[in-house]
Amino acid sequence: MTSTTRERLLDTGLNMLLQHGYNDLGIMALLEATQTPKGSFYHHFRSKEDFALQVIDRYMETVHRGLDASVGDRSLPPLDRARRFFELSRDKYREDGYLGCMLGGLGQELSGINPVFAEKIEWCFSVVIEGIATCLEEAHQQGDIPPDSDPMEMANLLLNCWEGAALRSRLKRDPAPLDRMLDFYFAAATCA
Amino acid sequence: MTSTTRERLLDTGLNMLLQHGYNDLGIMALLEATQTPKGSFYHHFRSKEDFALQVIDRYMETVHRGLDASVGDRSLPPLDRARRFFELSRDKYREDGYLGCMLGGLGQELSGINPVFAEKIEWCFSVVIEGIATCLEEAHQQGDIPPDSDPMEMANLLLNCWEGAALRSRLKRDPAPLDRMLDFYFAAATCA
DNA sequence: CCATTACTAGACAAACCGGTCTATTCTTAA
DNA sequence: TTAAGAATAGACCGGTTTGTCTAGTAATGG
Repeated sequence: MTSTTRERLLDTGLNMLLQHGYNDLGIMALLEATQTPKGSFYHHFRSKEDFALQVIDRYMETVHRGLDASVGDRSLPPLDRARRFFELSRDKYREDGYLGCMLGGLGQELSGINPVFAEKIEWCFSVVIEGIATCLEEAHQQGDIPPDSDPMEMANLLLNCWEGAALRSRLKRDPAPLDRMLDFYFAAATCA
Repeated sequence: MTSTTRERLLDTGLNMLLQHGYNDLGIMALLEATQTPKGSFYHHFRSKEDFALQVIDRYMETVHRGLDASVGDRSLPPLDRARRFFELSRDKYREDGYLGCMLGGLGQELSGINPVFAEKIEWCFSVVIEGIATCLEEAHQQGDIPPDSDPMEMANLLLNCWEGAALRSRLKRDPAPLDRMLDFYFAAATCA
């Protein structure tokens, strides 16, 4: 293993970033939490921004695993695959104590001031949306959702509403908003 | 006028807080932007936190004005009143360049670390939700929405999804997510 | 065995942070 | 006119921030 220190920083950094956000995360606090000297940090990362961007990459690895286990599961009906992804996400949130979605958190905090993060996070969202859209496309062809609905738009909508539910879940430290949102969306998407 | 300076600080502070968030907003930057000496700031406000909390109060004044002009408009059908509130919010967002909702922004940034803000913002949300719920209640009685739906839960859902749409709107600087969300919700709420 | 690179270690620096302090000016009412 | 309080003005403070620098250690490949 070329770089256990790097892994440890990214892991702990992910949790701290989820709780504190970007601006309230101090490098020193991270170093103390991981018992890492400053020299090591700046050996592995160019800057705090570079570090956070790599934490996002790490976060996206788990997102991709979630996508593989849901939208990639051909044994499920297409709509179930889409829903499964968010249920897996919800289970992840629980492990963190319902601190919401890191992409939503950093997006909200930084998109007003830092275009690098804004574009990166928008790109991460688009990855998820395309995965969901693929399911909805298939559901569309099978007639599970109304013929006049646009799968890509429906996928965008689903993710956006999910992020809102995740924010509220973070505020209340409660998963209820997440489940309510999924129930509503999938009832509406099939019926309407 | 007892306190033009105070007003100016709150006004500019609201805009800066909307763009920068809390942690990235420097007192000095605010003072330079408003040409205010530091002594004045700490004469009018106990601390940065106190200031931000008062900015939220100011933000809520416009929210209340929006509620009065929408859910308070008895000439509109109840569902239209609810929708109107969010359309007015969207129009406000446009004036700011689609930087989203300040409550959502500060809630996302601070709820992980500062319970004072978390509770305050959750309370602000509940104010809006109750206004919306009142409309939905009336719509419920009139049979505009399905009898098995719970107006309070539907109001929560609506606000949560709206906040998600606002976040995405902020990321893209684009109102489309807001309108898409409203179209979907009100189509689903009436039909389903 | 040596040399080169990767990594660790933490003192140090410069800038910046929120907040305090004292002094001064402006406003207002007696 | 004068006394009192409100507001302005900015120097100053201690602490914290990200990031740099030099030195030393561990690992690696010839």
